[in-house]
Amino acid sequence: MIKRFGAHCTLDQGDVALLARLGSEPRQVRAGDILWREGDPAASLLIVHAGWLYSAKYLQDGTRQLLEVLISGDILGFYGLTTGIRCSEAVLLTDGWVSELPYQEVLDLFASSPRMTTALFAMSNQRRAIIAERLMVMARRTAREKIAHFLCECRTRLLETAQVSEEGFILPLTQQDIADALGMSAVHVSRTFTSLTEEGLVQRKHFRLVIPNPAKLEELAGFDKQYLLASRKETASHTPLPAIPVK
Amino acid sequence: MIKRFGAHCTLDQGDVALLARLGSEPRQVRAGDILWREGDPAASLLIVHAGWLYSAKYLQDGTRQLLEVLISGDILGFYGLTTGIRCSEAVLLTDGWVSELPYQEVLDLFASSPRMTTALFAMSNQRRAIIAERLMVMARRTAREKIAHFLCECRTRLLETAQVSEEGFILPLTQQDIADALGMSAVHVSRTFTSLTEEGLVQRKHFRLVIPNPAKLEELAGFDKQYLLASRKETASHTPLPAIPVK
DNA sequence: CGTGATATTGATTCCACTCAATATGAGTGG
DNA sequence: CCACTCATATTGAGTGGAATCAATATCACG
Repeated sequence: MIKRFGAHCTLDQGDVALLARLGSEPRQVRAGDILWREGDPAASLLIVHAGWLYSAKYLQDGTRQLLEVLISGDILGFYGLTTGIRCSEAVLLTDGWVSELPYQEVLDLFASSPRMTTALFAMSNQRRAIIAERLMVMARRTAREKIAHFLCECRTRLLETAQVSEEGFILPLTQQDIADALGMSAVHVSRTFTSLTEEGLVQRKHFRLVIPNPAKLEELAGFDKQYLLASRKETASHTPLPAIPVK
Repeated sequence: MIKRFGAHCTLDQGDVALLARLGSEPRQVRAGDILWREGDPAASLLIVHAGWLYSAKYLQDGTRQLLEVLISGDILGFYGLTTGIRCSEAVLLTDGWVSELPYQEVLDLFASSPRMTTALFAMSNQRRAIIAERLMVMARRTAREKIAHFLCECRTRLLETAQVSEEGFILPLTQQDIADALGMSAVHVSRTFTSLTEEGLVQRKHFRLVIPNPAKLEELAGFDKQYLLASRKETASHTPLPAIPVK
């Protein structure tokens, strides 16, 4: 967690002490748990310590759109902070651990720590950038490129936060989930995976994904990880972050 | 401007005084002016006092994606605040007036006014919601629905800020612009307008748009203006409802 | 009155959808 | 241990919405 904040701003000792006190004790959650639904009243940010989850909205006809896929280190629920309402459903893809940061504490943070405020803004910005990038991919790319891009994004984000071996990772999404994220039919997701597999670009067995040659897949996807950039780098670089145990 | 902030939070006298001092003198800009390009260094928020503009990114193949269409009262450049870099191009669609709010002043605002900080966060959230809504529309809707939705959104935003007669408004976007915003071909935008016009849902002559029966168009579009909601409407007392996992 | 930007219309192609059937495999209980 | 079930994935056939290519049409403006 603290590591994640550190990626977004320069923290001093006071900030670190502040962070350590923030939020509730993490609690365990299970795959399939629904943290909240669209329209629910919102009272806190949710910090993901472990596990995967997604946020989604539903159209009138019942089809589902996955908006974001979130992993360890991500923070969820920015939207409710200013509206008091959840704008989308949040569902666990795997078991995990989460804690809550009441909005009141966030507001206190605004008052007490401009640096932390900036860090929260940076996270919000980064997530906006991810959605904007998805928009571009969905608007103009083929099915192959969509899927390739999605996989590259997952891989890159995992590499930056958790530790993923270069040799593959668990992607706990069904083909239907991926279809709902990318605006495709599940059938076509299957066909596309088959096609990518035949060309040796990916391997997918159950939920284990291997990307033999990431550079090649990124080229196909037109993937440039620039947009995942956390924040300005010159400030971050001279940050001798104290090694604080991560929850 | 102040009215716009007011939509996002409760301001007291001090805040209003603060706002009045903020930012540079507005300057005039012309249709076609490029305020910045993707990758440019960023040093300030941009406040739109009058005029239309869009932000866009380009894919490798040169195709353009319009990310946002911005009108009087909107604020631009949140992304650069935390990255120091512009994430997209910003181009004027019409003549207009804009002023700048240096990032340093924004950071000062973070330190001095939690309320204003929250208001900025709310604006950022609202814009994220617009992009997310666009994502959903692009993922799952037909061309007719995409265009109908886009028009409903423009109309609603115009009604909320500027004063637009119910009898129509100027939409200063070419069909190519609309195509680039919605991930369609310009040809198909034309066909779709023709189709919508034949059914009496819209009229478009040059850049003047008339929506004879907004409710009907909104029904076709599946448009629910909820997502354009600025922020909590003072109704929200504190209901600290803990999000309990549901199986 | 030409010129360039914008828009319309026709013909054709193709990517991805739908419907439908089948396969694969994990988990469960008799 | 096998049979059953349910979730997930694959494959085939046929369709259709939107893209592309290409040829005008319209109109504002100098």
